[in-house]
Amino acid sequence: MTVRVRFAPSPTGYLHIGSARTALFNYLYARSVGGKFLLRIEDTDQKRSTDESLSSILDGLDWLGFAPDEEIVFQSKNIEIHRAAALRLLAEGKAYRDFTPKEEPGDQNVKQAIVDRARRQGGDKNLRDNPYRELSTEESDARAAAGEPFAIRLKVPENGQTIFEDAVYGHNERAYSETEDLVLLRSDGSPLYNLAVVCDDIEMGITDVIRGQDHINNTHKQILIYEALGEKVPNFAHLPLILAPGGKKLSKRLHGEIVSMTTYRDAGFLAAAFRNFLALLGWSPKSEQEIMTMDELVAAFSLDGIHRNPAIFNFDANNPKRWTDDKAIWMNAEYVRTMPLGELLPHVKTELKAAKLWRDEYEDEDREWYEKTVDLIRERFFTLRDFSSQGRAYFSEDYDFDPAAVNKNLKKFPDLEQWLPELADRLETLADFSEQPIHDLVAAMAEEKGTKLGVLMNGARTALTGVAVGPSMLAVFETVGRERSVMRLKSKVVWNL
RNA sequence: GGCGCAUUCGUCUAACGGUUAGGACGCAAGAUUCUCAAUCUUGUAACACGGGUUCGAUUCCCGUAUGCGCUACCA
Repeated sequence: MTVRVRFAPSPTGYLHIGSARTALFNYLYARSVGGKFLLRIEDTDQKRSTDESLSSILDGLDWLGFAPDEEIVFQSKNIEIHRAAALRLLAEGKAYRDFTPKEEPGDQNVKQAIVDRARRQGGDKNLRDNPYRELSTEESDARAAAGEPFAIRLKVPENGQTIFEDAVYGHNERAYSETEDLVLLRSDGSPLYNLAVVCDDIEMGITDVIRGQDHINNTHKQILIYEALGEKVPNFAHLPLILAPGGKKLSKRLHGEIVSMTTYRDAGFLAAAFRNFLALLGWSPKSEQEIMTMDELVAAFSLDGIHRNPAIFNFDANNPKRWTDDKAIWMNAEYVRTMPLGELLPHVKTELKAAKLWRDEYEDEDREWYEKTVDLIRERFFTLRDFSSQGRAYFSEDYDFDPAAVNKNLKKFPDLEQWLPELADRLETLADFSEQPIHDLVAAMAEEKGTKLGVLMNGARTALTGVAVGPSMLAVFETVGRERSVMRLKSKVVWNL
């Protein structure tokens, strides 16, 4: 039987980093066993679901490159199927009508109220003590016919246990007595999550459910529904959670945009790099290779390489240099610097276009220069953003000067205000404007002025590129070109800042 | 409160009874005399604790501690 997995986000927020990893693992698993990767949008919570969130999630998945193999399923379209399933279980006596009036939510935080109630009840609560559980069919039908509102609950058997073998967490079993008679259908007739998931997974022919560890509890409930429905239970694999530094839960409220996938796209990350980073969070290929292409990830992927303990997504909100996980930043830099130039170019083009630095000549008569330049400057870059910020001076006359660089390389040597224009004059008449002759010329001038080569080189660096770091200055001169180099060395702008 | 899960360098992780406990990120030092957040080299740092089992435990068992998850007519 072909493996069919699904990623099932609910459109109530952006694509969370943990969800992205769940999608990745589902995708890798499907690819590694020749199965299908499907996408289902769990949009049954009409109050919280938004189109904005849906498109944000779709954008994120698209960016990461996880295209579903079949059409997207919207859970809200299957409500009639869910309802029919609940009614069928009711007719078969596997579920019952609960006429208990719906409890109105208090002003307290819902989550807190649930915990408090659970604490009060302790472990003594008998989950089968619902007065309507054993109501006769006649009376139940009569009250329903009279218009009395009711929810439909699953009639969980008194004795027995739900058992499943989790591909990650291993053997799992739970006595029925630990599971409540869960509500399948609300009193307004709408289905609840667990029912909807089971029905949809059956409908979609899902063979393997790979999802967050926070669903282990639901798995027991869902198995009960599968069994009541007389359907085959799929395989399960639960994934450890991704936590914030300090072991706390990673949340939007506490950690903001750092948990959103779009943040990384917008910060100039390469999807391939981020995917690679995500794959290593909670999973190990058991080899020492860390930089892996999608094909390599697929080839190495297996469910038993996944851990049971949560991974911490490390970052320091107070340190701009470490705004997100160090390793993610490093990995992105690694990709920017070492991936085949041909694969990087389209991304650089997008970046330059967004910064209004793109010129069509870069793909035409200036193509050679452009590719050489990108290849030269990417050596020290971390993200695609760097091409339009640190690398701006290569593509435009309108670039900024980093104050620290100006102080360190220019203001500290006031003589440079005269020397740099003089250097420009000499460069203007240099017969062969290439690395060796330029080096000889600058070295001779340094000697003549009684200064170090570095003073002239780094002064020129900041005048030409606005920053203090970059490739070898000889390469920079060549790349920026004689005309622009001369102009920038003569410019007084930087001295008047 | 109950049920469940986890615990190897600061972080991501390797190890499936016998290793100087390995790798990566970070950090530190040195090198590179035109810079550096690049590159190269070196270094730094971990088996939560207490009992067992065993000739021998990071590895198996039990307990403690800590952390996390779940606990809804949310998804």
